[in-house]
Amino acid sequence: MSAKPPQKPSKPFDLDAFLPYRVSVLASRLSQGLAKVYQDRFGISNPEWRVLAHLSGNAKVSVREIHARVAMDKVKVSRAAARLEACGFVRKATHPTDHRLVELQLSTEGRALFDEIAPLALAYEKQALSGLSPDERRALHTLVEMLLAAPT
Amino acid sequence: MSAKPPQKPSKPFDLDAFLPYRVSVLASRLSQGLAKVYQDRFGISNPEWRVLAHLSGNAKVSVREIHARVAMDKVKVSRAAARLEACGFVRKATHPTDHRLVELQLSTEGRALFDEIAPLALAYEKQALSGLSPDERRALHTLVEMLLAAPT
DNA sequence: GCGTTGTCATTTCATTTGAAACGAAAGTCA
DNA sequence: TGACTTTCGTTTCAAATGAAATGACAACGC
Repeated sequence: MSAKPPQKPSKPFDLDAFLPYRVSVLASRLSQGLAKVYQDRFGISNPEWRVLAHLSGNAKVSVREIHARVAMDKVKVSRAAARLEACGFVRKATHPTDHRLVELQLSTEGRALFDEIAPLALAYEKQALSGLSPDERRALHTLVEMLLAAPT
Repeated sequence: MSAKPPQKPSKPFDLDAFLPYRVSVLASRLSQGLAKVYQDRFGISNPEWRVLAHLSGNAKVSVREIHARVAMDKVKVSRAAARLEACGFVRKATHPTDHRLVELQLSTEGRALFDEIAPLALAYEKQALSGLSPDERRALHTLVEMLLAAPT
């Protein structure tokens, strides 16, 4: 009697050891910490920050390109660009030959803004990584790279 | 002549090498991939999934506790719990002595649901990690742990 | 006891989000 | 050329989000 039912005792699920959850929590933390750098001081949101960062290295970029390149919804990019333009940080023009496309470009003020934020952002990253040795940092970089390169 | 201006040439900012961005992209990917497991098939959202996961290991839990424990806004927890209750997956009661508190608990159906989803979630995690060797997985785990343990 | 303060969960409300619809502009094919 | 399909960016609209207000209760001080 009392034969064990065929249920899997299924070792209890540990959310804290679950990769998607862990990475999500870490990402939130980092995003929030980074936001402190640019949100209050410069009135910039996260989507805006990403657009700035991408434009800083690539002039004359279309919304589509940022969308593909920067892992953001194209609506988000469009809105971020609109806000940045309203603030005078970005200039928007129509592509000379293909009139569907938009050419985004940092304005002088936008460049100045970014040059001010970027060192702070890098400092934040450095601080976040301060508990890791150089070897560990390299390892982390490589591992994240591998995960990002994975199929889906 | 042509003395270099004192401007920092400031090596161009590379978003793709920037930790907060990388981790954010990775987190989105993992969350989205995982969502495919429970969203369509079970009609569960991410906040709901997290509440289920936490309840699966801890009976009689308050909203506050989940909020603190699971890195989610307490409003989010409250709403996820409400939905889960409406679906019959969670039972909600008032704490016997402290009437401010809520006691959340998986119903039989909720337990069954979770027991069905959990293996799929773990399989997804396994697949996501399939490109890494056991050593690399351990290293990743440790590194994420260290970053999460960092001050802020 | 009774007023004050603090805590918990929910509700409210303004903002953010993204899927789908849209208009404009190319591209394609006959 | 002229219908068609496709692509790009924006707008629309409904859902998700979270800060602040609310209401219910508990804990403390006196």
